[in-house]
Amino acid sequence: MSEHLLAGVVTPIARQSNLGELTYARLKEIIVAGSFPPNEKLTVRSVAAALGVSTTPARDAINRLLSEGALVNEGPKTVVIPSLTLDALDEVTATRLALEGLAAERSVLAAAPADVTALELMQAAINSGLDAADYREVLKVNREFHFLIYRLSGWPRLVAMIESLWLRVGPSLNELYPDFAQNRRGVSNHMAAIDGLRAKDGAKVRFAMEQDIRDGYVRLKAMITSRG
Amino acid sequence: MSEHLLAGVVTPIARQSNLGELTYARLKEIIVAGSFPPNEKLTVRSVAAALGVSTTPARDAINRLLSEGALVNEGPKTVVIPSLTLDALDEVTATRLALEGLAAERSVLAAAPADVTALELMQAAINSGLDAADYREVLKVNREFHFLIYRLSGWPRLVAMIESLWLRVGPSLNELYPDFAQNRRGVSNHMAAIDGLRAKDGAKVRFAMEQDIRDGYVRLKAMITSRG
DNA sequence: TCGATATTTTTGTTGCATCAAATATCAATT
DNA sequence: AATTGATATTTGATGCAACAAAAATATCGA
Repeated sequence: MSEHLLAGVVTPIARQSNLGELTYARLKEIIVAGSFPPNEKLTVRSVAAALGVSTTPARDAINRLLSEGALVNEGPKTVVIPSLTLDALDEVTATRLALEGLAAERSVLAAAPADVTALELMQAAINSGLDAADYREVLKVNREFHFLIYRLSGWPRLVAMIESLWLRVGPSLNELYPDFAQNRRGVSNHMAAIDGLRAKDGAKVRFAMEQDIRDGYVRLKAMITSRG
Repeated sequence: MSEHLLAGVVTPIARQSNLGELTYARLKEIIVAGSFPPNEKLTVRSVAAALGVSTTPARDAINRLLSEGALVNEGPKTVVIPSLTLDALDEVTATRLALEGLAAERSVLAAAPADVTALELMQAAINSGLDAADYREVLKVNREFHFLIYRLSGWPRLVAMIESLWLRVGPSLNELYPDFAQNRRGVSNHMAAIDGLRAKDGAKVRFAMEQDIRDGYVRLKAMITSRG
């Protein structure tokens, strides 16, 4: 029977094509890319018009982002991208340390040589991006680097939770990056993570990723403090 | 002005009056209470009919639970309450240890004597419930006990994430409880947490809550393994 | 010019009809 | 009896209109 032939060969289901989901993904992209003026008001109808869908999927997407904390209600009918306060940064950072540390530590259990190679390629792309001062690209590949490691944990819900945390710092990270690029602290953290992964040393990977988070924290904190 | 008198006394906004939110809350209750036959199929229209609302709020509620992982898509048009697999239990437990440990440790920063008193009252209620074999009540107060501590962290998004984790173990915890009640291991963990909170010893509170989670894990694992 | 009030516009929510797709049902054939 | 295939039913997604509430704007009085 064909089931036997196909078993383990074909990907299981991978069904996920509804407009609400798509709208959510696009909005998410826009938010993490910092393409939205901070404190700009979002309305169901404006999102619907901008993305060419009706109000229903737009409302779905906004509500979902709202429930994740990536958007907040400022008034009863006013949703905005929240500006990161110092307290919110502290909360997100502590949570990130806990969850990303956990995922990083576990990543060595499933890490294959191909994963290490992929990470090395990504790091090369990050270095090129830094040389070319292409922050957009650096930010994008940096994100891929982190999440490749986190996905190795094999725990998809954990990864989803981490994603929702990145959604909260994403806009601010973007503001920060021209400065961040000056100083290449992140590079050594990433190299340490790769080393740890190659040696299947979970504690080392965890520490490297935690250090990366802490370095980012210091910069974000300085930015928030300075802008008052 | 009355604002000054009320500042810090009254809950901040408490704006939460839309049918979708309400439907979400009710469904959530039903799920954690284990009142739903496991693997029962949920449909938008059946939820709408059961709760006396139209399809829109019902769909909102189901989608939100879906995005939190409290419900899962089994087929393209089939959502069910997921039965906890061993791997899912491992994931939720590791995440709970990380997040609830964090919240517990931080709880001492804001803990007031009144909070300690409230926890002692709750523990008394738990003991009575155990004596009376009123598992429903024990489960409810146990939940309140944990979340009173977690809310003391002062980090609402962290608490929200923890809530979504409880939503995933809730149904199984319910199945478990008659057995759990035999053995009162949980009581000593709670007492240790109260002691730690009184002494403002964050590490002690963290350890006590972690131990409580681990004790529950052992029981849940045994149940899952036995039912195969 | 400024502040309060009235008016207009915009907004989220809700319910519902429609449609394509998925599921369930059942008969027919092997 | 089991499996296939056709048919009927159920389902989620989507768009849209109506409504009440909120926000924006205009108006007016001092």
